[in-house]
Amino acid sequence: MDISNPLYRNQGIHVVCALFTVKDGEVKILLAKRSNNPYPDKWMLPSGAVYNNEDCETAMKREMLEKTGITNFYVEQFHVFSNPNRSPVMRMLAVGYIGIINSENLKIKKKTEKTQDVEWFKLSEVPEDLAYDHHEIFLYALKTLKVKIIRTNIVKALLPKYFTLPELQKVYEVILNKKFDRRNFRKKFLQLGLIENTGMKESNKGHKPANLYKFIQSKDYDVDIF
Amino acid sequence: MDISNPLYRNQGIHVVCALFTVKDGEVKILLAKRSNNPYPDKWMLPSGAVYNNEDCETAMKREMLEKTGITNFYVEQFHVFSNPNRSPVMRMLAVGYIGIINSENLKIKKKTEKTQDVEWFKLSEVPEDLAYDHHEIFLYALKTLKVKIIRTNIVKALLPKYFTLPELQKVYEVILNKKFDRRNFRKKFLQLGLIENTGMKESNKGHKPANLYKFIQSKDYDVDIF
DNA sequence: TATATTTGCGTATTCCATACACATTCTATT
DNA sequence: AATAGAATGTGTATGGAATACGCAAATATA
Repeated sequence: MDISNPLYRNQGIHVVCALFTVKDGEVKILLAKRSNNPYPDKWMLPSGAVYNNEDCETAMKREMLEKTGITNFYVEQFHVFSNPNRSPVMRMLAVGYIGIINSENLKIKKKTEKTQDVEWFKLSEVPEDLAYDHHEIFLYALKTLKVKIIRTNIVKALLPKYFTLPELQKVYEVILNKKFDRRNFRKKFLQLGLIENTGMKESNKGHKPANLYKFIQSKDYDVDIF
Repeated sequence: MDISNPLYRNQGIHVVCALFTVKDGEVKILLAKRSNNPYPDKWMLPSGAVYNNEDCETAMKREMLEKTGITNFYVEQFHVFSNPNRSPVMRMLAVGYIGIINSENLKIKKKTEKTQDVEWFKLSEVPEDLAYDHHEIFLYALKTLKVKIIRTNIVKALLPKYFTLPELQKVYEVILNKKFDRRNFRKKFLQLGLIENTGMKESNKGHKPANLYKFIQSKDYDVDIF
């Protein structure tokens, strides 16, 4: 690469993260509200520039920590967005990540130097005028999440340590926007051998309590299951 | 992004393509032999730097045309390689693409300014000392190809216009390195409704001629089939 | 104690994956 | 011309998974 060629100048590398969780029986995504130019006061996916001494995943986790205070979440690269005009400032490539975390005991930092707020949004309430091309990135991430939750075991990253089968089913239903038969869902998931009954039960539900299950430790995320 | 921050300096964006084909009943991948530093005389995946006025896919197709003369192939992004030390020259991110083409009537350019040769390699004969981290990229691309050929319809891009069911089966067998039962493979693939019998037959094979099939035009690539 | 609600378990049926037998159609050989 | 060799195309039997749906059990609340 001839570094003196002006065609190679001013290229920036960004990382951007679509972090999903399940909260109050709904799938939600984390957005941050910008303070500065460009797109002041617009919501965006947490994102930032990559330093030249770190790889993209490291940069993304650093940005997430700096901008939202969130750490220790499951993450997977899903697509690169490289339209040369995607940023009005300069040519800025974005490496997109899907993040997944369970919302139990999760605190987020609300305000930083560059952001004035950080919030979980229902998927149906994500603003269409996100900064940059982030709405397009959000849609692509959601599409990828749908495939992943069918084909792999990432649902493990969405759930708390103990959960009931109806709760597990609800996660599938809200992400895929589709109903399943209770009895068949149970049969199918149990025979996968990914979860085990803890013997404990939920309580105070006003009906027959469901058993609490947990994922079997040894089984990894991102294992093909369907 | 504060462009004066030295942490953001000297970042290059590369694209790299693992182009697969089926030739002589074998899966092959296209490699180019380098002329210049770094890695003189080493084989590499076709790759090159992205101009700041084009997106990555455009850059990749331009590089493929310049370095190999190949155009009009199916392509899909699969992973970004961002280890800061992956190039000895400077920090250079690589956006990886899988390319797929059928080798019928395919000519390749053998020599360019930067490459002294371009060749199809059997997967078992790809040198382990490819330039940069290209061997790692090759392995990742192959793994992705295996998933894609099971889950989607990309096999369409590997085959010529007319093909027999045994030929189709052979493609699956060489890519997945696994044998299938003729009769069950036929039954399964036909019921997918992706291909149709042309009524024509192959000839001069020394045995009962197989019917020639073609893909139904309207069905796209990258459709989930299994 | 009765009721509403939801969980957990069971069964019947249909569809798909797999295993394997046999007939067909071509080329090559004698 | 007859036959052998080789691979294709068709069919069938079986086991397991997906789907549809009936019913009993357990809890909070009235």
